[in-house]
Amino acid sequence: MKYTLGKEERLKSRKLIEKLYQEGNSVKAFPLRMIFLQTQHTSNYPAQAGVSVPKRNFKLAVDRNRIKRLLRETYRLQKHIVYDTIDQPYIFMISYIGKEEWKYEELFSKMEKLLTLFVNETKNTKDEH
RNA sequence: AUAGCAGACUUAUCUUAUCGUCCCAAAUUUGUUUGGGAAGGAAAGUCCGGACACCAAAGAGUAAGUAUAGCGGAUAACAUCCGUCCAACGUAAGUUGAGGACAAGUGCAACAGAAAGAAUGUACAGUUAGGCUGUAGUGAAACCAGGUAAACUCUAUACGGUGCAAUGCCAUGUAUAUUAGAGCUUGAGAGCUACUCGCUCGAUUCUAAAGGGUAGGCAGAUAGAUUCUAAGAGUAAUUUUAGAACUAGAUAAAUGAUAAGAACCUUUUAAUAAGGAUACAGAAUUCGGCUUAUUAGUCUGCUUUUUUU
Repeated sequence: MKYTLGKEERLKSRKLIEKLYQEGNSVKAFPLRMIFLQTQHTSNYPAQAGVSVPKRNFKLAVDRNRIKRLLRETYRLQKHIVYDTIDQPYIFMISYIGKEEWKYEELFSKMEKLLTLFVNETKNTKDEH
């Protein structure tokens, strides 16, 4: 497994994002929230992911960029948690719902928790079927 | 030395290692590999002025509206910049200035005063039918060419509108709003503020063709009123010539993360050790300005006061 995060693995389609917000489910691990949806997307990777930071909580573009970069970095290093378990294509959007910037180490562990939560969630739904 | 004024510039922490992002080029076994490049002085506010694009050939005139306002110059253009005169402030270096017109009209004006303009008082004097004239008194100003235009207004000059989500092409492709041709109608009306002119389209029918919306992709879109150096012109803004350089192009939006070390400041010491600070802030078609935010520091010119020669 390579720790890369190229264009193909990022969620870029406007239509997919709209669909995600309308139909997706979510899991939370403060200060992070992940919305996910099992659907066909535009690449061959198991999943496409995007990050978002609301303008309401961070007024300056510099702060928003900084947090988005941290989120991308933590996702990049731990995406194997998800890739190893899912067998259907998924799309996610990871939102930052905190109001202050957290440190990298803390975000790293929170991201791990979030992705684990997601994996458990998908397992449960599969069992129900 | 002290206090101060003006201007210019530098850094916007750096290096290495590991893991990553975007663009370009080359190679390629199409998996990738190698090399090169990757935020700012304000990228910001979107406040002015352009380039460029479309809107009817974006054409003419008038009105309205907006902006500017000593004089001269620079510029693609400007509300910017330079020079200079005047006024105010400052001991000075300098700073600031919405600095055209109140002899067209209208409005406004504290206190004092009878009255600040549809007023004519009081006292005295002159002359008298009423009344008129002069002087005194208030005030900056009393019928007059007073003041005021960051008051209306007038004068001069400039300005059509909308903005790259412009606009063009490709792909996908459903209602008939589209286009072309022909006929009918000779004109309701429409065409990016109002009116006039000019121009174009134009109700409904038939035939043929292709397609709106939808940001899905490509172009627009990164080499330009560009940057640097030298010489010349000019008090200067600026400009001419020659040489050299290529300097981000993302689009749910790249330029990052971690670790170690160096550098900066403070304290301490024989080496050193400990602690601290690291601002404002992130390109989005593009250029010239303005305004606002802000860290550390360097340099140049000048002024005042004091001391010494």
